[in-house]
Amino acid sequence: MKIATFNINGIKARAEALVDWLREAEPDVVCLQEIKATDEAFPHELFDGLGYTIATHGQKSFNGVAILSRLGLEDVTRGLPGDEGDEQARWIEATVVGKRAVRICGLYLPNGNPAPGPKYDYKLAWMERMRARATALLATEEPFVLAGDYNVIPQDEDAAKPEAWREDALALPESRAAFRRILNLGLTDAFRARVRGPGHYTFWDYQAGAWPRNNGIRIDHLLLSPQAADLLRDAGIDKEIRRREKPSDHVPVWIDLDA
DNA sequence: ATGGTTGGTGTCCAA
Repeated sequence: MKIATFNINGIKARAEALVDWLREAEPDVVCLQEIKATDEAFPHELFDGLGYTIATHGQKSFNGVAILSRLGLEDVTRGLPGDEGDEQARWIEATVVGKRAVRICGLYLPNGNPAPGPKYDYKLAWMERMRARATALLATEEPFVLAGDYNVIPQDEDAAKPEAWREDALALPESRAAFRRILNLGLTDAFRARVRGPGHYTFWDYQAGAWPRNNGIRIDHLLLSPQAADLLRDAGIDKEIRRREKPSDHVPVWIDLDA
């Protein structure tokens, strides 16, 4: 089962590029972030004939997540538990059944800038709610995947210029500690289980020639439950699509599970 | 320190 995460930065602006990538990469499951569209505005018709079932949790203008699956979607739920007043569309779950059933959680973790401030407080509180949800899922002892844009640079080796991110919400010690608290529940960073060392990025800013300078950061992650980690066969980053016309500022990250 | 770019349905905000 090939599972990918891709911050698409606007589904309406990127639908054609997404279809091209789906045809090439042939993922079974894709978690999308920043669709920047309501459920009604998602261009389902552009994906007809590709064989994907689509579940969205959209919002006008900002945020918005979706899951695409060519193995079907069961028990879809929307929203991260823990704050009934939270209006931001950043979390969606579904179960996908291949050889095994895998619970897929697609997430768009808050950016948190500027820090300190209310946006940073929201980010840290959201991460604590995510930790609680992961804890509940671990109790099921079933395979699950937390896939998305985490807006966290886990370590200095995950940035081309770590010093440029010192004061940024993506790399502040509290952000890294909150990420580690989730990881330390017993989850596995799938990419890091397969590839070690610096120089592996998933995001390059549109500004200041970040892409031609390879000034990137690794902020899109797939965390695996112990039962999912046992099934991990491979992981990778589809870096090359960043050089295409009108790309997203993120690229897809994928895993292959024996499931 | 600053500036640079993109998408949305915007006369600026979020990233």
